[in-house]
Amino acid sequence: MLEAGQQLVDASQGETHIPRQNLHSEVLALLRTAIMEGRFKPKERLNERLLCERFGISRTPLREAFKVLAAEGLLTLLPNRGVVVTTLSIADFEATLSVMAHLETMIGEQAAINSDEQTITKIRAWHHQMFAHFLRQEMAPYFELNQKIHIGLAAATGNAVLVSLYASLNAKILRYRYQANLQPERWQAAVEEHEDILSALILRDAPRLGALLRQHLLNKGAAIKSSLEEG
Amino acid sequence: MLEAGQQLVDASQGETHIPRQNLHSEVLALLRTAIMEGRFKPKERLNERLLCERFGISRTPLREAFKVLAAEGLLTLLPNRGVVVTTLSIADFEATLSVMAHLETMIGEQAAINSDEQTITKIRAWHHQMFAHFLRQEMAPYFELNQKIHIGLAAATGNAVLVSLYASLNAKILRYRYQANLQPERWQAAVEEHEDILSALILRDAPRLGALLRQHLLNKGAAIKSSLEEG
DNA sequence: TTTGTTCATATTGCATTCAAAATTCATTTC
DNA sequence: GAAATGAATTTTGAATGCAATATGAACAAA
Repeated sequence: MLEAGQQLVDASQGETHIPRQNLHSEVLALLRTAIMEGRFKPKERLNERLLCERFGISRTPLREAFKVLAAEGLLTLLPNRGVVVTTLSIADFEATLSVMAHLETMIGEQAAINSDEQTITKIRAWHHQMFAHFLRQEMAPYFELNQKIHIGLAAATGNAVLVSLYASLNAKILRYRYQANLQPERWQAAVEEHEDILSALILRDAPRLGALLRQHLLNKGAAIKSSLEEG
Repeated sequence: MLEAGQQLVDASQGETHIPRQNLHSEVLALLRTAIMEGRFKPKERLNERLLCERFGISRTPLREAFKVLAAEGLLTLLPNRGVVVTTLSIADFEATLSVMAHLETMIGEQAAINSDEQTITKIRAWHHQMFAHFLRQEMAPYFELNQKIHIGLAAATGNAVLVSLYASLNAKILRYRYQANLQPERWQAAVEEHEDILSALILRDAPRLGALLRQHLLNKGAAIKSSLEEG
């Protein structure tokens, strides 16, 4: 069964209604996370009936979620033959990486300029927490904080469109990371890159932060790609 | 009523299935175009029952299309109260424009390098057709060719992700152009910008094409914004 | 006039039903 | 034994039905 009532009221906007979530969006979020975390693997077929039983819902909201995830590029609809988790071709993967590299540059340059002090403090705190998890070699919480930092940097630009675009593209490639096993030396290097990123943010060095984020992404992408080609 | 049988068989790929489109995606495309062309205006509420009758379909595929368009940012779902055409705040508009400016730069730089000769020939032909429509002050076909050129340039990069992202962001702001009445002097200027764009493409001057496309977009955005603020 | 209450109507969210298509599998044919 | 055929089953796509929610009109009280 789906847990109701976990949605919090977002009172940030004055006129907004109380966000009584509907089933469709809850299932959507659930599936999106499952795909991103690799619990549904690329090429895997999703069975409507089984998922309906699992979630305790009918086919209608599930199918609505399928359509949205297909539009996001996480699922592929096969007419009359169901849905499968989208498989990125190498070309797709590289195309996505190439666009993201530009977005990362944009994020770095604008975050360095537009971040307020509290945001920087927050990101610094996340960084140190993440570092602690690295020292203890705790992969899952490390990933989680890593994500927080990157989304936090995107948010620090103050550009909501940039955030959602970044998150959406990130989802498409990030799920491959759960398949790719992170090599120890790459992990070490990533942490060092994060040290530089943090210091560029604190110094508000816009060109440098942009370049660092860009390179960090490209390195991560290369690591995932090589790991996938081996596996 | 929906016209059946207007979908053509795309036999370009050997193994592909016959694309017997399902209702949901036909309605989706139909609605998307209608919103983009401003036939549904921002803030306008879409009535399920009326649209069902108009299209001669049931609520299920229509609602699926609604969900996808909401994910694309063209519609806004009001829980239990239906859907309305999304209204971009000034902040949203500028955020979108800012991201698109970066994408345009990327498109220009990569299209200059990656275009093949046929593509350049094709874009040149579109340009001259478009120019003819400008001389005759034929707005609608001018817009259509203008769109073709911009999407064509994005496609010339060879990056499919970039194309779809560009198209999606473009949809969000382009629909305001149908509200904004194009000023004669802006139209004149836009055509001149297109002359420069074409020549930079032919010369394969990557930095210049990137800069020109970027500035062209920003000019277009500024024109739409000022026109909206007046209206 | 404004504010509050009640009830009828319309609309939405989800479940269910029905028909069309694909898949499976036993059977036949070569 | 492999390929081909066709009926039974499963799965999908779309329509319909039903309960919950929102809207709006009518009316009463301040």
